Formats: sequence, C-alpha cells, structure tokens
Amino acid sequence: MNNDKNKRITVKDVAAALDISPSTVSRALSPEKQHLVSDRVIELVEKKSREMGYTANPMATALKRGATKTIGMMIPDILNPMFPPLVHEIQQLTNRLGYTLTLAYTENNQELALEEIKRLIARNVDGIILASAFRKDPTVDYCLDQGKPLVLVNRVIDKQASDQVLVDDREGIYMLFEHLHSLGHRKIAHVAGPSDISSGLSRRHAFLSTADMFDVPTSDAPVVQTDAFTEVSGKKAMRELLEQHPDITAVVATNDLVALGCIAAIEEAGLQVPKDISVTGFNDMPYLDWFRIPLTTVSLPQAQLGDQAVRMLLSQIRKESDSSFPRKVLLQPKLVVRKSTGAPKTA
Amino acid sequence: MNNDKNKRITVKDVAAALDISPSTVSRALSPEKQHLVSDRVIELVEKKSREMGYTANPMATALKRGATKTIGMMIPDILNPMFPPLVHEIQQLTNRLGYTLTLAYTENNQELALEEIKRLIARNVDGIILASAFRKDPTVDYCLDQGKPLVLVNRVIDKQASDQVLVDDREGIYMLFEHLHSLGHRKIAHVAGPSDISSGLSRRHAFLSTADMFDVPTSDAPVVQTDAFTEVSGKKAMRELLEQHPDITAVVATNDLVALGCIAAIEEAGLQVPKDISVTGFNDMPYLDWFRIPLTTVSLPQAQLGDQAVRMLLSQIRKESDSSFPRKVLLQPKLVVRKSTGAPKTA
DNA sequence: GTGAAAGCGCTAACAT
DNA sequence: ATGTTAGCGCTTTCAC
Repeated sequence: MNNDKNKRITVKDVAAALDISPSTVSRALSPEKQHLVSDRVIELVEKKSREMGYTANPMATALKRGATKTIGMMIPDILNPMFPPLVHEIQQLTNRLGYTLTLAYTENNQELALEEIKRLIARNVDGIILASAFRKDPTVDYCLDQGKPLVLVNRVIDKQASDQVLVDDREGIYMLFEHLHSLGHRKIAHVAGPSDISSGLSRRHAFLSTADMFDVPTSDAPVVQTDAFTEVSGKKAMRELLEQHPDITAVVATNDLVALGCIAAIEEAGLQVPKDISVTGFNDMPYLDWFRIPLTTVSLPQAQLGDQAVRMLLSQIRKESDSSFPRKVLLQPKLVVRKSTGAPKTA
Repeated sequence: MNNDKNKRITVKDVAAALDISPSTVSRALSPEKQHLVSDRVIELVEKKSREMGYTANPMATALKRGATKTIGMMIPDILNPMFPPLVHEIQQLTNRLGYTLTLAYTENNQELALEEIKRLIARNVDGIILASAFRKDPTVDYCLDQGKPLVLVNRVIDKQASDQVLVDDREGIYMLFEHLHSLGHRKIAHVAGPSDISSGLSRRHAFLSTADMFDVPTSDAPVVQTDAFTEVSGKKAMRELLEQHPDITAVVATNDLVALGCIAAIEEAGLQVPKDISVTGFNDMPYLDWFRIPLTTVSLPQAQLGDQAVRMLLSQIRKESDSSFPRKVLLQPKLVVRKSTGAPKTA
C-alpha cells in the first residue's frame, strides 16, 4: 500500500492535500477545538487524514502542549507475582482514560530507582504512580521537588507528603491473628518484612499490637526480621526462628513469598504445615489455590487500589485541588482461609 | 531546593548561564559530538548542567533526530504468568543498551492489538518486539507496511516475512511424548491450543508426527481443541476428551495453563493425576514447584529468547543488513520432569 | 572550536 | 470560520 518512502504524514501534508491551513486541520482533529470549525471541513479533514493514514505525532503535541498524556508507574520488580495484577488494573484504567502507562522498575535498588524516576520525569510523564517507595525515599523527594503529580500505592513514606492509597495492614494482620488465635494458637510468631519499607514496619507494629489485644505476652509473640520480601529471606528468617523459638505453633509472615520461604524452612526441619506449624501470608498472589499447601492469606482489593490511585492522580494532574491535600485512602483487605492454617497440635 | 516555579531547565538556560551558545552546550553533552568541543568547555558544561539539574527533553530530541531510543513490546496479557519473565529479560537488556521499553497489551483482542500497535508506531518507537502474533495478523502487516523494525517472539505468522525467534515446539513436544511413552503410555491425547496461533498449531503438528514416530496410531492419539491458552479452555476441552476417549492414560497439553485446566477436569471426574492420567504442560511458568501437582513441562530459554530478539531488533534498527533477512532463530527447550506424570495404571 | 539560524510536527495566540 | 505566525527544546547545517 504505502509503497513509497515511508515518510511520516503530517498535518501539513493533509492541509496541503485539502488546500487549507495546518491549523484548521489541527483544530478539526482536536475534539476540544472542533467547535471552531465548520462541520463540512471537519468531515473533509477526517476523511482525508484517514485516507492518507495520518496519525498525529505525540512527541510534537507533547512538546507544544507540555502534557504527554502519559503516566509513569514504578514497581520494584515485575517478577514479583503481586505486581502484575496491580499493573494490569492500572493499565486498563489509564488506557480507558486516554493515558498511556509507562512502567519502570527499581529492581529493589535505590540508586537505579532514582535514575529511573528521573528518566520518567525527563520524558515528561504527566504524573507518577509509585508502588515501590521506601520509608525514606529520594525518589519521592525528587518527584515532590519537581512538582510532579504523585500517588503512592501500598508503600508509603514516613512523612505524609503526597497522596497515598494503601491497604489496611492493621486490619489484615488482625484478621490473620484472630483466625490463628481462634484456632487455638497461643504462641504465634511474626516474620517481619524490611523495616525500611512501610508495609514491613506497619505489619510488624500491627502484629505486636494485635498480640497485645489478645493478651498474648511478648515472649509468646516473637518477631524475626527479613531483609527482603522474598522466599529466600523468608526461609533464612524462619530457620532462625525455629532455632530460637521451637515452641511456636503458628507464623504470620509479612507476605506470601516470605510465607513460602517459611514453609520451606519448616519442612526442611522435618515439620509439617499446618500440622506442626500454621503459616499465613499476605497479598493473595495468583494461583495460590493450586499450591501444595494453599496459603491462608489476606487478599488486596486490587481493583480499588488501582481505581483510587488513578483517580487521585488525575485529580492532581487536572489541578482539582478541591479537597485537602495530601489525601490518604485506606482500603480493606479480605481474609482468605486456605489449608496452611489449622488447629495447633497440642490443642 | 528547586523552590521556584519548576520550569524546565533547557539547553538555552545552561548556555545562558555559561554565556555560550546552545549549540555548544548540545555538542558538549552529546558523546558523538564532544570531539568538536574543547575539553575545557565540556567540563564547564557538564558541571553547570549538573548544578542546574538539566536533563534533556527526549521529546525534543526525538522530534529533531527522528529516533526515540524507545522500543515497543507487545504481549497478550501481563496476567499470563509466562510473560513477566520474558518482559523482565527484555527490559533489562534494552535498558542496558540505552533503550526504554514500552509495553502494550492486546488483551487477546485483534482490534485492540491493531490500535495499540498504531499507537506504538505513532509514538515513534524505533522498533517492535511482538510476542502476541496470530498466524495471520494485521498487526504484523501494519508494522511491515510502515517499515518498522520488527521481531516476532514465540508466536509467528505463516509467511516468514520478518525476523523471528522461537522455541522448538517440535522438540519440546517430542521430549514430552517420549517421556510419557517411556513411562509406558500408549494412549496419549493432546489438548491443542488455538489453531490461529502458530505455537498452538505447531505443537499440534508436532504431537501428531511424534505419535507417528512412536507408532502410536491416530486412534490412540486423539486431539481436542481449545480456543484459548487458558485454564478455563483447558478444562472444557478435557471434559470433552474424557467423554470421548475415556481410555487415554496421558495428556499432552499445549501449555501450562491449559494443563492446569486439564487437571481440574480430571479431578472433577473423580480421577487422579498422575495415578489415573498423566498430564504435561509447556512453558514452565513460575512457582510450579510449589504446586500440589507439580507439572512435568518444558522450560523455555527465556534469557536466550530475549537476548536474540533484542539483538536482531537492534541490528535492524542500525540497518546492519549484513545477513540474510528475514532471519529465524530456533531455540531449544528443556524437559522438566515433575510429579504430574507417572507410569500408567494398567502397565 | 564556536555561534547563528533553521526546522522536526504540532498548536495557540493573534489576526482577519 | 479560517489563515498567519511563532515557538515548544533540541540538533544540525552552515558560516566564521
């Protein structure tokens, strides 16, 4: 079809073909400016540009208008199974609203994260959804400093300086703990996530305060620390835990991946889940139902997370400073009971 | 820090601050043109632009140069667990080479796919990696017609019209079949993937010809068809199969997700895997080791897939038409034996 | 080795 | 309702 040099068709070309001015073409093609143009011309232009295969160059538009209709999203790692669902959700939404989503990955590396955020901003994204924040995070500071619309998802920074939407870790941990407690568990440990990430810390706090609410003394609610939300870290931490507190009957892990690591360590020690030790996760990663030991966990309202995040970001982009800023949305997780928890042996 | 209006810093600003011309700044900052500038000025410019927080506007550069240093990648769906590893691989590579990867999703919808590819091209990506091709695919035609560098990964079109890198489906299916046959299976069925997608069809062909090689008559190697690479489709197809061929002892599914669906249907019928029926998958999706019935499957050389795809794409972008075009790279999968296969009952 | 000027493709004043 | 002009930020001739 386009046998010739595949030279880009421009407004100018369309204008020339119609013997009108480029501005008119531009206007005729822009929904917000169409009303300035006669219906006849609009039709003509639409027909001709379709014929010629004209597509506007978003670069040029962006350069001119200052807005790219692009939003950036930063996640730690696409291999972590908790992120694809969230990305999917947000991608769908932004797309529907006429925005293009650009992904960036921190690979759990703070320096890389900063580089990437700079790239995102250099590319003039209209706003950023950040799902990878540390409690102190230069990445966030940079966005704020640059005045870029920003929404934090799931992980937040210590000082509330930007819009954020998160899942109620307190409630999630409470439900998990309550579930275990009602099964009869009285010695429940926590394998905590990295303390420099808000969700790691807040789940840890939640665990401690929940234990207190149930009158479980600190000595019967030991906590070990991981340095990453991974299976490997979970396994290492669980080994430690088994050594120091062989009497525990249940473990609340900071998330699903860590929980898997815990299970690995428990089985390595010749024990069984849930017969000897019950284990819970957090996040409800995909395909858990198929697992050998389907995890009892807490599921995130991914759709709402995405919806709220996008909604807030757009309101920032559109400068609707209607409401009090910064805003904070707290979403409720849901308990999902599966087979990794059961009554304690001694009960 | 940047307390003022967060106005973008431009070459002009840097130039003004140094009382030199924008061109010089541009040259000093461009590795390819630095040699045209005195070392002293280079240093000055570098220092100053760092100080002022200058970052080039890629839009402007792209507009001027015609190249965006961006490559687009199209996948069906990020929720399909086979894609994140591939995306990750390719993202890492392109990033290392100074390119930014932009993802687009077909959501298994041909029309959406075409829209998305148009968007990608409108945004001036320098090249496209397509992992979502149908055997006849307007998406591919459009790229070709536009003269966009293009590499097909894993799924290809019928007429070999562009570079492609794929996994040897024949070999994969052969290994799976051989494994089952050596366990003693003689009635082996195939749950085939969509026939309008190359991998679905080629695995089907491979199954048939392998059965022939092992002297298994067609009647003992029945094939049922799915209309999608999903658990649901697999389940439906397997139900059908159980009804029509209750005597089969093993199933070669077109991929892991479909295999899961098969297992679901088998268990629904009151049978067990692998005791009553063995099942194999394809792709080796993440976390299979944790599954209740860890799938025997075939793993893809993701790293090589990504590496080859990027390598070929870049050679197109750089117009190194050194070698014969189009090129085709065939990569070898690896058999991964797990617990979903065993000796047949009657053996 | 450096500067001036033009232009990538688009759109928003400012005309008319 | 439409055309003219200028300019977004960059790079690249073409001068000097």
